[in-house]
Amino acid sequence: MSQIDIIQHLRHQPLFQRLSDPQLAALEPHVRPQRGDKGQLLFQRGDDCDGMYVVVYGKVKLAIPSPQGVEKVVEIIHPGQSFAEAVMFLGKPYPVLAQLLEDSLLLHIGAAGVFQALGEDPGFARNMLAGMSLRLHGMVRDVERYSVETALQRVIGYLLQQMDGAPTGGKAVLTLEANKNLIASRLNLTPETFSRVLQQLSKAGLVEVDGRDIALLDPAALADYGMTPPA
Amino acid sequence: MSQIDIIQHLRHQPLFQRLSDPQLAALEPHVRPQRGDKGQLLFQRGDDCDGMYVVVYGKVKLAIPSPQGVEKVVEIIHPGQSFAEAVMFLGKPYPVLAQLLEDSLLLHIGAAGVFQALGEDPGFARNMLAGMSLRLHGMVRDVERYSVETALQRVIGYLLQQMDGAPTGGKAVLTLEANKNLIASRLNLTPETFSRVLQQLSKAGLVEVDGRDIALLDPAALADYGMTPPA
DNA sequence: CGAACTTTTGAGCAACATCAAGCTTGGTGG
DNA sequence: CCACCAAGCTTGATGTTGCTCAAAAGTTCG
Repeated sequence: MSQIDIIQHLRHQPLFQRLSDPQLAALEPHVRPQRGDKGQLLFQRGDDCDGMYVVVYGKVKLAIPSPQGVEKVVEIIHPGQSFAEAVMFLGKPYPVLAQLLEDSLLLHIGAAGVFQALGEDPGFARNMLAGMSLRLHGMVRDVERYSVETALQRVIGYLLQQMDGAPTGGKAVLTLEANKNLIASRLNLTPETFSRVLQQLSKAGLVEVDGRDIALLDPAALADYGMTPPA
Repeated sequence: MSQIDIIQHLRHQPLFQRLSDPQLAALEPHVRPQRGDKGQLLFQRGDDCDGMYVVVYGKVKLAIPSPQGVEKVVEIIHPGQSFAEAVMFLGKPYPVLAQLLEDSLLLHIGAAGVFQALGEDPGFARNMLAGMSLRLHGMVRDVERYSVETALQRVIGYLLQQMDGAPTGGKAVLTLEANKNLIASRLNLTPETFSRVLQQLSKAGLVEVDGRDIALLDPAALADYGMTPPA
């Protein structure tokens, strides 16, 4: 793995796009590529943290281990996204665990490198702030979901959200980003409840479920459903 | 309200402490002081956003209005803290509403001013990143609370957290930052449940409740309690 | 083909919410 | 100084959502 590779990868990450060539070169010594297989634990809750990660390819799960062994999925990180920035800034131990959902390639960027880049390029700071803002908003929505929405509403909200980006006028098809157990956890549901809700939507003629593929037959009606107690 | 006042206030906010005098002067035209009375709505969910706020004195509640009129308190902002930075960065409408819990003085900083300061001072960027990191961590903990902890554990966790900063070896006394209805909402509980849990802790001899003042008689034992189903 | 995992289905239950009164508390005015 | 009112808080009785436990039916993959 030569230096060229790292810089090439960095250049293609949204976070680093605006850095100049010299700035990238200066960052490079702080970057460590890290390949891993599906299932590998990147870090545990409580581990110390000395940098942040960017996903080049693959998927990473961030989750909170619960005392009873069951864990709660907080977020699923996709390629181009980063994580652990906040922990790095605070110098606290990780509040979550990170595990690879697929064989993946990550870049680990040491804290020193990040601070250096921040000092050199205001655009980088803005990118990081934008990224954290996005994540913060996601968390606010999660909190909202968990606290004011019912199971039915959470599932509907998730489906509609996943559909975004494919504005097929009438119907839309999507594929779950992970297995149903994980999605259920993400929505703070048991797999049993998730299954039942999907079936309910299916019987109502709003969706068609085929394994991980889900067709939303009428997004508008779907959005309504669940808002109105049977009336 | 003269220019001097604004700059003096800014200088005392953690977020702006590191800005130089000329930088503060440059920021000043983008800053608008805003005084308001208890109960005043600063903005509603869905309003457009063109800057961030800093609390000089008073308290602000951020909450999600629920369809049925009940609202869910997301956060309570204290003096020295800021809010709406993330929304400003994303240029989205507010996902929450903001209401003054007391007569307050706020500073509203226009987006242009913030971006300017970011470009001029890396320290400012770092301060903002640190602030957002902190908020993000708070949200992660909230998500954790709502999803894996029981009502009892949430209350205990809240009490212990509020106690931080007063490391009185054995016991500690704290005053709730708002009325019990608000705290209950913050913990995603009904006021009834909150009341019952406090009473349970009281009967167990772990706390003493006197209106908004709560004495933690044995923080260590309190932390244990609720971890272990009666056994 | 069989082992391991994932998903579905069913029955019972627990935690917490809801609904409905009482009971304090604090501020206001007679 | 006390009566009064409204808001905040507590208490009890009842209800419902989604979880737990158990097991069967699909899937995946070597």
